[in-house]
Amino acid sequence: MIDVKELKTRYDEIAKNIKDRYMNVDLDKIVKDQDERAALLLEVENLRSKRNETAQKMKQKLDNETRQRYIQEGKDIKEALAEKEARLAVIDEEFKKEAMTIPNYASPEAPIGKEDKDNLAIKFYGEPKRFSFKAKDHVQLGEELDILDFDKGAKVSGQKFYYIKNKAVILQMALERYAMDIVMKHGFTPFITPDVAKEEILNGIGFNPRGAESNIYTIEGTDTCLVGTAEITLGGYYKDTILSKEDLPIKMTGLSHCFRREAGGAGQYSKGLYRVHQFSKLEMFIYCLPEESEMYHKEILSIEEEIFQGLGLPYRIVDTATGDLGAPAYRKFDIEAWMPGRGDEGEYGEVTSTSNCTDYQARSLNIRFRDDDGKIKFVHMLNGTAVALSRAMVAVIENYQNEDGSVSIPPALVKYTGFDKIEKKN
RNA sequence: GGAAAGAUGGCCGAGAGGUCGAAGACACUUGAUUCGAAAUCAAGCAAGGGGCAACCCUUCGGGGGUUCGAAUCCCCCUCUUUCCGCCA
Repeated sequence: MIDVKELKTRYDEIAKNIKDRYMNVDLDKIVKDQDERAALLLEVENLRSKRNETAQKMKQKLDNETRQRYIQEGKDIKEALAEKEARLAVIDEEFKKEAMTIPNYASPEAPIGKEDKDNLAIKFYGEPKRFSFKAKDHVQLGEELDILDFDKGAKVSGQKFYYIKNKAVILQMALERYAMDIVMKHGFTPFITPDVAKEEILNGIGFNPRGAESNIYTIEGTDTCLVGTAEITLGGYYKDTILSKEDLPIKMTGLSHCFRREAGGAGQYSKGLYRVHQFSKLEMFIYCLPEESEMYHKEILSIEEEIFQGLGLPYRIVDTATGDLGAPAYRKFDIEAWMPGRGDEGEYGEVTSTSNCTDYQARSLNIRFRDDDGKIKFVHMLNGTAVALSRAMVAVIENYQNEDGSVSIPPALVKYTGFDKIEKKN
């Protein structure tokens, strides 16, 4: 969440930011509730002060009459306090809930726009692959090579679930290990994280687990959810912690399953592995000093580029528009790899995403550090995809297809797979 | 799953209805000493909120209760440790 002390001092800025993000937040109601809460809090504090004062007086030896009088005074205060405290609790909860809905400030450099079409392409790498033959998409290739099975996935688990088979299993593991090696080389500590997290962590990271439009699976009868990304578990790792300045930056990379409800996400552009309910992903996460977060954001992006360049995949980088940012993000860069089977003759499709969430998540999760001036401040938190296996598989399979229907293994992966081609069995 | 013990500031740890926002050690900051450092000595040092300030309020795992007054007593929950059972 943002710093609610800034609600009034940066009111215009916050209002503009909400507008730029095309979000619906009733800022005036929140400010009104804040005032009401403050007034009530003052009353409560005055009563508490009186209560404490009366209790203090009871410490000394008193004659019985005075003693009884103080006890009665204390009882009266207690009654008045209980009533006001109950009202405060209601307004306080309401205010906090509302304040959580205010998005993070967006970077002044982020392009302003409503949706992903307004994202700004800032870099192109490689030439979109063109084939001398009619390119197939990964769904067709996967079926013909007997390496992906969507029908059995639907039969056993439901739509948007899938089986990975045969050499594609090894290919996915190779991608995992390949990306892990690169990320570790840059000083990230590797983790395998839980695939389940508590709702309070989801909320702190900025995900809303409840509600019809939520992308999160909640686990019935518990206060936990299936994670949609290891960002949640890596970001929750240091909840309620004061970190040492010398420990920063903390760089973590976590492999997890990712579960997403993807309600309504269907159609040509979502087919096959592109949009699924479950996939594996290696995520990068950094906790750092506020003044260093923009630098580390660029570092994460450059590692993502290193991974996709190493795979020999053409891609572009987009600077995400305000309306498409996501509430916790200050700025977000996506890598979109060329996918020859996407659309009629190939299109770019998102394969990574890296966000600088500044102190937005840290404030909700209470993750701080002690600065040189002795003050305790919020850290900045960043996340970025090292490799989302399902989408990386789409890009690899479609770009490395051959005319005979086989798929070559990117040279950088061969040492991890132990084979250099996936062919039809005879 | 059963039983027992426990959860206190950055860390360790005392505290058993009012003298406790909390002893003490460590860490840290400042000063003294030193050519400098180590060691030693002295002082400071929880967080959050409100107030120009004096100062006030909240917080001892979380929630509820008893009481004029709760870190301390009662109830519920969570987590940790140990033992037993079960198991990859």
